[in-house]
Amino acid sequence: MRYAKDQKQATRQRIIETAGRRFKKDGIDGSGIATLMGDAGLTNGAFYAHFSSKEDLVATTVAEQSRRQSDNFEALATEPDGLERWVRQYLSAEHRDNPDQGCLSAALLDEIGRCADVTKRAYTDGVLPGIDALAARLAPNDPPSARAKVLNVFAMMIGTLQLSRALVDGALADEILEQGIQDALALLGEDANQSDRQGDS
Amino acid sequence: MRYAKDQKQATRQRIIETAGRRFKKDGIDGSGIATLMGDAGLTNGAFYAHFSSKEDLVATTVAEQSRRQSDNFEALATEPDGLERWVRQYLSAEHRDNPDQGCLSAALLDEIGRCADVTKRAYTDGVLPGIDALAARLAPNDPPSARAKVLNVFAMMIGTLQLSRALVDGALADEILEQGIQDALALLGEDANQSDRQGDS
DNA sequence: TGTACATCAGTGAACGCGCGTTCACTGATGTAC
DNA sequence: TGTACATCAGTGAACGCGCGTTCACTGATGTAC
Repeated sequence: MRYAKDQKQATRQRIIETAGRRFKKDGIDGSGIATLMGDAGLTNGAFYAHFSSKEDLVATTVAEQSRRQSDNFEALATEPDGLERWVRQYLSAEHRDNPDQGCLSAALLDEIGRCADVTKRAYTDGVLPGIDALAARLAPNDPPSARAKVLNVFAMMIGTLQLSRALVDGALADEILEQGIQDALALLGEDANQSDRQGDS
Repeated sequence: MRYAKDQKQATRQRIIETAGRRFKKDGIDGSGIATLMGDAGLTNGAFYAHFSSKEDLVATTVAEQSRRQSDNFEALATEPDGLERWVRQYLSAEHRDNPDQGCLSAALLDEIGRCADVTKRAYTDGVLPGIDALAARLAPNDPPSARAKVLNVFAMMIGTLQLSRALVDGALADEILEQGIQDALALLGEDANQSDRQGDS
């Protein structure tokens, strides 16, 4: 069969979307090509017309997911109460309970740290623009110094969501989300007042 | 061959130690039984004399690693400057660059969140005593309310280490470790003064 | 306008390999006499 | 004290299966005439 002009590009995008959900749900190592292509409504053989290897798909998917997250961060950075909405959405029970629709970093960050350099570079390049946008919002006169701060608030939210997913004590899992919101807002609010707080003692 | 009385128990322990290092280095899904047993100086067939399945080994290893971390936390909680030493050791470049000898949570937390319930329970039961010990140190008159706080500081350190491992920008990776130390100490110091800070707005 | 052909996205069987798991066997040692 | 035997931790080949990857093939559509 032959398809419309943009059909191949659309199929490629569909595979990337499917991979994003599958990887976040089952892990990268836990997602096989054949079942993943099945999820996308295709057979295994079509895969290599779109990607040179699984690693290629992984790097592409990580780039896509982290770029999309950056776009979301940039949008939030321009809205009133954007930082607070970011924190509250991120540390919600709904986000915790739906990793396949959620944040790439919360779902896969430790696995990304073990990936090939091409994938780690895709992650770094994808995630930093959004971080910088939030940093610019937080400290308009000195964004570079706010970058590490925003990254640490982000790190706290990532770790909190991962913990909330790993703990079988449901009440405690809820409690750390709530406490995480408090701490994240405190860290961000604090920094909104004093722009630079570097030290090394 | 027949061995000394405690030989089998010692072998079992050796497999668990080897699995701890392998899992943290290559991930759980990335560690096969045959090569893992090879690392332990054995052949694949011996595995099922010690464990009923890979999942059994995973749960046992997670229990062992998190219990050991709890012991370490409890020791630090009794020492002067224990909290600060904990933070500085955890967020060091040496820890980042040697995941196989480092913290289970930093290496595998998102993968643990995808594991079977028996493994998540092993993690929960293993890690909470150490958290409680630190919470008792932080707020001797009201440990329960400090637990979520300590868990969030822990979460921040986990996320920061994972980020530091995933970012290919070395200077930035170092910077967030330093910033993480500042923020962790600030969060802990703050709470040492005011014991209870719950809120829900 | 109607027909023949070239294109090429997608099919599905097959490849070697490592996975988790099973099992008949080995052989050094503790024990019985 | 010396020998025969039972024990059992560990061996290594084999199992079916899913992995990532390859490739000869299909067949609907755009294009040439």
